Amino acid sequence: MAAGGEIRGSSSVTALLRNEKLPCSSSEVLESLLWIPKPSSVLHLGPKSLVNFSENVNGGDTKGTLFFQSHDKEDNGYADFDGCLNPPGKKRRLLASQVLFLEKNFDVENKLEPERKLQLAKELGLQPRQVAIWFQNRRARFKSQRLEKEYDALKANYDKLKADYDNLFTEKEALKDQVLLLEDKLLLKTVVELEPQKTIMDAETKTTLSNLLPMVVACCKQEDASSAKSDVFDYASDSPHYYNNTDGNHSSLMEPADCSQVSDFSQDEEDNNPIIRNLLPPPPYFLKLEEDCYYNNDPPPATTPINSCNFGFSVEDHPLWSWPF
DNA sequence: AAGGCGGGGGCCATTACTTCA
DNA sequence: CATGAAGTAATGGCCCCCGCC
Repeated sequence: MAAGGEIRGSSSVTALLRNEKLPCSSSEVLESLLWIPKPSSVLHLGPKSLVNFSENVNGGDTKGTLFFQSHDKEDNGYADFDGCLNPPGKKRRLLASQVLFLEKNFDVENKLEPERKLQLAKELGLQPRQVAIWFQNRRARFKSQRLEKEYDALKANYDKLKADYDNLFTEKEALKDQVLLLEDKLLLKTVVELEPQKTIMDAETKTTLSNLLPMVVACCKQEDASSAKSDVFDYASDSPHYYNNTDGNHSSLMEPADCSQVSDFSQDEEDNNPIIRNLLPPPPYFLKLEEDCYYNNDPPPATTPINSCNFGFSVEDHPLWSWPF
């Protein structure tokens, strides 16, 4: 058999096992490939090797191996068996049947004891050195395949964890948006509650107060967060529009005072809904706001009405806050 | 008993060769 | 027909173990 008649080793075995078309049409090789080792042939068949090649390949023919019967004639292992092999010194590929036999032995035990190596070499008509090299290379391939499988498993695990993280992150962002929306609604309700306590509030005063309210709520929230340290309000630090001063200190106007009727949420709602409960600022701040508004120690400017409540901020500083009613 | 030495085997990186598209 | 890629047999170096002296 010419060199071109040989088929590739392990890849051919893989193709055989997958019932793929083999890259060789040599009748001799195909004949050898027709041999399918019986499961019972594995183990305990040969005196030394774990899988008996002669019995499997030649149906128990004791004359020797199918391809290397004349091996004894030339101990270099590269004898010209009816022209099937390459000349000595040239690297040649193992036949598919030999590779199959070696694979079966490798599946049983991937290490090669000296006696087993000699037995395999004898049955396959190969040099013991060739059998050892084949096992060594096969172990290397096995290791690389194992590493590849482990890498795939780790990557799949990583991808799953990353997907979970992304989902959680998206959910967190959605909850943040929901909290912001609820807070805006709360601001509106708070302002509604404030108005009946004013005796007189002209349009300018309303505008000024509305501009200040975000800062007031933010300060209340900060006060609350400093005591509760709740992660729910982490977004406050990310929402600079709620703060007028950049150093995070809330206004000195924020002093506790009595304001038990700020919210129009029922007490049950506040108690049962953690979001609402956390969103609601401590009640005292708003009345104190009123007090500071109307009883400021500093005399009001001449241009400022005695009942105004601009807190020293100009209207232009808060142009984006719209009075809700 | 301790140490040097040589042989054998495994692992690893690399080379050389073959086969195929 | 030439060529590059892929697969694999084979080589060489290094290390470890073991038996012998």
